[in-house]
Amino acid sequence: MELMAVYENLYDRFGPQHWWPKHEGSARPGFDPRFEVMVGAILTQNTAWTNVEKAIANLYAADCLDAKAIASVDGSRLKDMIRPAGYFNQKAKKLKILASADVVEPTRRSLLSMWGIGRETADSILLYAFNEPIFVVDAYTRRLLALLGRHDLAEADYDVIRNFFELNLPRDTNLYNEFHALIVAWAKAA
DNA sequence: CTCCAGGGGGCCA
DNA sequence: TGGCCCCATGGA
Repeated sequence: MELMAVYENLYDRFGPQHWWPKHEGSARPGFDPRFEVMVGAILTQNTAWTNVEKAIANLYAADCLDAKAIASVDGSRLKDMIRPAGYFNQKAKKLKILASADVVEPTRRSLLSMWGIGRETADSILLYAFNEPIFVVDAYTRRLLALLGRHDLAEADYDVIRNFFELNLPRDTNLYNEFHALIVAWAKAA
């Protein structure tokens, strides 16, 4: 199995996916797009992206797409704004922690040390907000590996799979960005 | 009606 | 480490 060939196959079938950071309309005027990406990465946990968009629109309408605003906003107001994204009690807590953390140059370790950020969310932040060549693994990635006959890898630990992709692909942020998004597109189409 | 979406934490053996 | 449960909304 050649991963680059798999990528090209998916790209031919589904085309560019326009995920972060170049999603049209993603970066709101006057707000740091990196913070918006971090917020989105938390809000999308086990949640359809369409619901996340509603929550982010609420935050934007209330001028709450920056760390200081989220850190100071009333907790119940924050919950109301992010309600469409589900899990609002947990996610409000996570956003409060993120907003208080003063994330400037995060490392994987520093992100993982924060309550509410696991490996997939940490890697999504590093890749899509800070343009680091980290391959994001999710349940769809495992499905793809299984379909490719790599059942061993499909059931392996998260970081084993991540290392497999990073060791068998060029170290290219844009490639990782697009590949992960294409895997999601493939899974949704299937 | 059921199922699940761009997961993570807590608990327990 | 691995299995299980909880969290919550909205679209299919």
